[in-house]
Amino acid sequence: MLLRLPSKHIIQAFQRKLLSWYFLHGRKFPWREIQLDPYRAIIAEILLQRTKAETVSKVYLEFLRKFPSWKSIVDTDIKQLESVLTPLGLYRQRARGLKALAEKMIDTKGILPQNRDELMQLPMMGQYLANAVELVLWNKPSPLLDVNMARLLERYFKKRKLADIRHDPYLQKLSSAIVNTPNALEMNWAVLDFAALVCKAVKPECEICILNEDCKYYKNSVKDK
DNA sequence: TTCCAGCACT
DNA sequence: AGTGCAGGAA
Repeated sequence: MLLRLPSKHIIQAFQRKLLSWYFLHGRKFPWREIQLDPYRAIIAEILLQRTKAETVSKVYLEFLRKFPSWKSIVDTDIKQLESVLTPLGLYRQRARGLKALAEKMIDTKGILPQNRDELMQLPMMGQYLANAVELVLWNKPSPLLDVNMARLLERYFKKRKLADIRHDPYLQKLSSAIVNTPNALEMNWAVLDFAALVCKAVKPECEICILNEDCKYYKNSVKDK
């Protein structure tokens, strides 16, 4: 399978523009303020699944106040867990999953498996969350490859072949190349924020977009007029 | 009505 | 590969 990535020059220009945008317009969230411990980092990512970051920011600190540790989740009634999660949606699945994950974590005395394959055996631990653990806790340049990052990359470069982001080798490779920088954490946040605020799913702000002159999606939209 | 820092189950 | 989950905002 031939997978040709964009040239180093193209990727560097893309990274530079996004980072300079990020330092002016990037979003601030509680889970970005400090170096998080594994518990807080994983909780943040689970709350963020299929949920707008702005919505999560209203609940995140309250969740940590009520459930400050894996143990507190094991000890609580699932209904208590659900009631905190209700404003976010997906609350039954998340409550059940968090319970299962917390029980595993207590089994291992709070120690995460140190390799990716074992990590992904944990409840709720899919490809996205495993990447987040690598990025945030293990300092690896892994991509937070979600619908936002996928949308931006697909518009700017080219569309994926497979329906599922997680199984598309092109998006995997491309996103890894994009965030493979000394400051992978900020590079990831830059992509996510830019995709959420400018390269939006509905009504993208192409006219003010700093990437538009090289963007395949924008060029096509102009051509269509 | 669509969309959102996905995952588990079929 | 397809689908359910789910409340809230645009």
